[in-house]
Amino acid sequence: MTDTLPPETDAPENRPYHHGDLRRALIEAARVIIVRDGAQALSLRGVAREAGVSPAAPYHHFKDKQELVLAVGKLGFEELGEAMEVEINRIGGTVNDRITAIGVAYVLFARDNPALYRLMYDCSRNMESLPPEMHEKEHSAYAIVRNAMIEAGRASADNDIDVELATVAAWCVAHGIAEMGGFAQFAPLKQALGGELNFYRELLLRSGNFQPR
Amino acid sequence: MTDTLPPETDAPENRPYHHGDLRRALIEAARVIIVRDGAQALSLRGVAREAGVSPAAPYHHFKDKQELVLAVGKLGFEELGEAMEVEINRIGGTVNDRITAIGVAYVLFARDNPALYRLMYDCSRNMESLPPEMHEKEHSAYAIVRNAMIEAGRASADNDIDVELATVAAWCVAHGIAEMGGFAQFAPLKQALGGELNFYRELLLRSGNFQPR
DNA sequence: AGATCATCTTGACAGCGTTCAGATGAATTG
DNA sequence: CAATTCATCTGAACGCTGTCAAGATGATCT
Repeated sequence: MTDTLPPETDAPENRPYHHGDLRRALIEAARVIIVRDGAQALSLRGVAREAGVSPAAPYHHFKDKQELVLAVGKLGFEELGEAMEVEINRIGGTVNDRITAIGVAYVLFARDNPALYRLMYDCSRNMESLPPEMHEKEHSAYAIVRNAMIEAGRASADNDIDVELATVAAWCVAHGIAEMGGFAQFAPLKQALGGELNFYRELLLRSGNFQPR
Repeated sequence: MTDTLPPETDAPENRPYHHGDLRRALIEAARVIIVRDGAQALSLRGVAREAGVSPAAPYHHFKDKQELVLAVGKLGFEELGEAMEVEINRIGGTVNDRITAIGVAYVLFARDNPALYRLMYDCSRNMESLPPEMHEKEHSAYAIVRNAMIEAGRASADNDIDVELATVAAWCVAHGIAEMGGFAQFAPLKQALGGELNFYRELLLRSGNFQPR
């Protein structure tokens, strides 16, 4: 034995440090497990296994399982924001078109990453207040919706309360559709409307059901 | 030892049978634990402990922990339907008033039983199709919303697709508000709107944000 | 070179879901 | 009434989990 190699793992990058950038590796491993096996199958030991380290290793980077999960959720929110911005740029069109596109992008993100989306929501709820950057960052998911609401005249930019209310209302609708839109019982309805996308669009557009007219 | 009593438990009712109506007792115990300690603290062993039986006893009434949780969720849906009906009868008024009242009752139920509501949603999602009775029962939560949509002319009773779409859209909005309305970050907004109830009402009424006008 | 200090491992603990062999005792049968 | 049946409940065990304390490792700093 001329060399004491670190145990062989399938990490593509070289390990410049003790083990390498384990913190990032753990977050990534957790994300893989969640997407592949569901959130219920996410165990700290499993994540450590996937990353090729001992069960106690994560405790040098996260004080808790919860803290690792939180990091994954934060990553998810960044990805969500990116997905929404991509869709905005792809669509162009009128403001209303873009608002609908944002909503659809939101719902599709949840459809494509159901367990991750679920986890993201749990993160939001478990924090007494969301991390400040989520609201402040220029390109955060929240800022995107907020700006769209102002741009579309759903709220006047002067009235902070009005703006936030419009944003929250839109967000709640999207959240509801994101979580319930995937229910198997809605399959016939999707078919009757000519496909999933139309179903989501229709729900977004019709979500004024509680509004007297 | 003249008598081999069953181990002393604090169950108020007499035990006509071997242990008594354990199935119901387990569901009730689980509900208590969820409401008291949160869903994450719900363990099958804990439920058995609370009911005063051995850890293996539940397996004679539920094949799984999941199956017990499902029973609790079903109970929750029944309670939700009752809460909505109570509110409908209390309000009277115009159809629009009643629709709003249904939405508010829905959201308040979730606010008062957050962990239970969360569990109920998980149950809905984990079943490939909801138990038939949830849709069919005359006084189910679903039927209440559905009937309100027809009565309010949000959908013509002849058009099944339209009716279901209206119902689902309303439900999605209520679900979104129910889950996100409790976030601590909205506290200032609630205050600015003169209280929680107005906040929920405003969200319900404004949830047509994606609708072009 | 030697010391420092973050990083990682080993081993342990209690608690979890679940299973299985056996005890208990109410209901049914002869 | 006595014997049997059968659902119900217990006790002990399995492998898994999150978490912690003590020790090994090795990169970095003086």
